[in-house]
Amino acid sequence: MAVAENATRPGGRTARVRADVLKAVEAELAEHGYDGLTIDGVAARSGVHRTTVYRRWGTVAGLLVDLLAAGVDDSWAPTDTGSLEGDLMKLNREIHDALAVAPSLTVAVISSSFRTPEAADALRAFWEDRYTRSAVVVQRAIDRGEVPPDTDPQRVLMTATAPIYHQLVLLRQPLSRVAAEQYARDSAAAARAGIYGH
Amino acid sequence: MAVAENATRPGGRTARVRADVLKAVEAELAEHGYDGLTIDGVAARSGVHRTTVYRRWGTVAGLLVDLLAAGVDDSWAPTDTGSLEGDLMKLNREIHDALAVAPSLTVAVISSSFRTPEAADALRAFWEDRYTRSAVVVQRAIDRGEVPPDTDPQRVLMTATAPIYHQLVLLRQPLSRVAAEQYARDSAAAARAGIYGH
DNA sequence: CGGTTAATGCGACGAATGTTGCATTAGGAT
DNA sequence: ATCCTAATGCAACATTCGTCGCATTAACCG
Repeated sequence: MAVAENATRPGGRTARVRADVLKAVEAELAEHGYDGLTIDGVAARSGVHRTTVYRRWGTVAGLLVDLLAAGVDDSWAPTDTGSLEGDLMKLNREIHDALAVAPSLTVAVISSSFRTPEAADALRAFWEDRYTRSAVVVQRAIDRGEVPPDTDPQRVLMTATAPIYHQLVLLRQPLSRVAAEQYARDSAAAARAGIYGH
Repeated sequence: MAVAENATRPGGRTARVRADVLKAVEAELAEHGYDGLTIDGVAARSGVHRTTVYRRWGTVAGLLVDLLAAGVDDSWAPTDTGSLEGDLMKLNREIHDALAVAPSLTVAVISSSFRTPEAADALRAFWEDRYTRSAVVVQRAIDRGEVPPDTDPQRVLMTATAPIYHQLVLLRQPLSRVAAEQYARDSAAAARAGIYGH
């Protein structure tokens, strides 16, 4: 996923350059948004030469992919609140916060994923990982006897989380935090009612 | 929404140029996908001069917006199948078909909506219109006594349709037609169970 | 018919965007 | 310390993108 990992010479300067560039990416993103994010701008702000940025990252999408790789938390796991509804609400709050902040790094990465296949792949891998890890909240609910044993985790998670992405990212409608929580509550209630059985 | 409507001289040549250009847009889109869609390419293929395309449409997003405007069906309304589940399944099948075809015009417009505010506005208006019209399927279900009177149409529609967009457009996972139908069934079942009450 | 004029065609231009060859610098190894 | 070389800096170049002024064409109007 990362661009500059496994370099043959990951020494001091290379690491410093990468840090400077990624810091500049974040700053430029905050200042001009994704549309205004340009290689030249990042190079100028970071003090690194244009050519270096082009050679190591290639495109704007590459920069964002690397920024995402540098920031991922490999130890992430969904919180165990003791109930399916609580777990899903926690998940939805996290998603809502990541999307509702302006400018949103997540939305920026989504944007770039429509431009280059590499960014699309990186994002797909990231999401696949997250949704796979998230499935345990449903398994825990099954183990607790909270929902039927044949409950489909995929549908539970999709029903809970997809509306937030859809409204905030695609429809670009405002969506309050409580509305995001409501979708979690609805999904949990439907799961308890046995609607997501096979 | 349209770019070239209400022109002061919507005569033969202007209309012909527009038709040629939009036809070229579709062809280029099918050939190179959205990433490879460029003003110069469209101009070359259509036989219309670069400058003309720049003047009338300005950006790639403008071309797609106009293509969308030329293709919209203003008389669209959700089919009345006699049941909420049937109506939602019909909706989801339409959405699935629009997104699963490659290359998808809908996905192309979504892509461009991340680049320019005009495309974003056009898409938002289009979707607001569609979701507003779609709300009648819930109202009909209420009138039939199929679901509680306080059922929230927004949540019913979002829960049914958002997962399709999420999986096909953002997650870029394959999604079968029957899986899309399943989300409609789930949403209808949850609505009947009174989960989407206020 | 001819006249008017919006729309288009045309070429040239400037700016932004990537690319390439070569010089320089600074990790890392001996 | 010194050498080796990957990484970076640098400048020039090619290409693409978008704009502008002006000539030309062809709808629309009388």
